[in-house]
Amino acid sequence: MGSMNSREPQWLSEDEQRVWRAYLHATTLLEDHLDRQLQRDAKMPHVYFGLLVQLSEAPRRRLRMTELAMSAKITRSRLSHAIARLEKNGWVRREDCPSDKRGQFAILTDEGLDVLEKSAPGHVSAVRAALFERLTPQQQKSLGEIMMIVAEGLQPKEAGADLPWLR
Amino acid sequence: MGSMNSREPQWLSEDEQRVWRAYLHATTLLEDHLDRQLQRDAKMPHVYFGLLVQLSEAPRRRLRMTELAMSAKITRSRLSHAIARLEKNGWVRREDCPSDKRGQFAILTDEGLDVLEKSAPGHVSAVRAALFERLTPQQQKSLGEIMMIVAEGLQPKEAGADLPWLR
DNA sequence: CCCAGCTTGTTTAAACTTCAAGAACAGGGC
DNA sequence: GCCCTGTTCTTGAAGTTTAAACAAGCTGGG
Repeated sequence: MGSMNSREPQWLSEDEQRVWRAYLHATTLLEDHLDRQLQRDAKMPHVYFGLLVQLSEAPRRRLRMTELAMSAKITRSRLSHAIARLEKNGWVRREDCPSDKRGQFAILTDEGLDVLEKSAPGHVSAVRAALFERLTPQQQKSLGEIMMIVAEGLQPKEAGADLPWLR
Repeated sequence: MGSMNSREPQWLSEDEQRVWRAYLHATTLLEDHLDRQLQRDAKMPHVYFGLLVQLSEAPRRRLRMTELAMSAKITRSRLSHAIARLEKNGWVRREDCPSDKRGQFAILTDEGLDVLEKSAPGHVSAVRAALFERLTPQQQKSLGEIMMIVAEGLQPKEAGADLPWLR
């Protein structure tokens, strides 16, 4: 697409550039697509939906704020605001942690579970249609491997698991 | 990770689920990582940086607002706000389109090009370190193919190119 | 020509995210 | 106990994004 003119800043190789741009296009288009789909069908952005999913899978449908933030890969601050909003919708409620007075549980309410169950099929269809149905099984496998490698490399350090020199 | 309890909403298969979660984790971690890197080194979010890149590659370092919005995969509204901010920084300026009085060009200024050239190497390194250096050549190729397929499927329809039944 | 309908780009307000700061508690050493 | 440091979570303000509405210019059929 771009002409390789001489004032252009140092950049990736031709091949890498193609891959990188395809990545950027695909990921932004997909994120936007899912955000709109969920905003329309479930009245919340994709990230918020993910929070409800995590909670629905946790024992007793509850998680500590920090746990939830980490598994959703967002900051605690962002989570605080998000839970405040979901609480206002009646889909989540908070409860104090008995063993640590600083702690808070975010708990999925029955209404929240309801919304989740009603919107999940549509969301799953959207994910399938945009992603899985377009890829061969081999490509799906490949994508999984690649994304695990990338995620692992960016993970904020985990309980000394990556400090073998410490043992 | 989650226990497969019966109140769980309809979802993807085990394998698909692993792929999908890896995808979500990797893409959000990478986007956050690059956003922070660029916010620190270039005083702008990743998307804004992408706009400067596009402009730098366009003839005469200028693009019509709509063209730029489309190639960056963002809405015109979002672009208006973004360009307003970049203009305030002195990195972009606007100019009227002579042939269409509604039109506006966004033009990369010398200062903008400067910022771009100064921050590009660091950004490229970050992309390499997080993505390319972790993948085999085969995986890079695979990723490119997959992302092109996904992007194509979500592209807001393009000049009848995908309406073969119309010919 | 004329005007309905489309395109271009902006604007407003509300929603969301980030950043920095801070309140409250926990845990350990003295 | 008492301090020190680190953790947990929230807050407020500033910045960004979205959605809807709008002004203005273009365009083509009648």
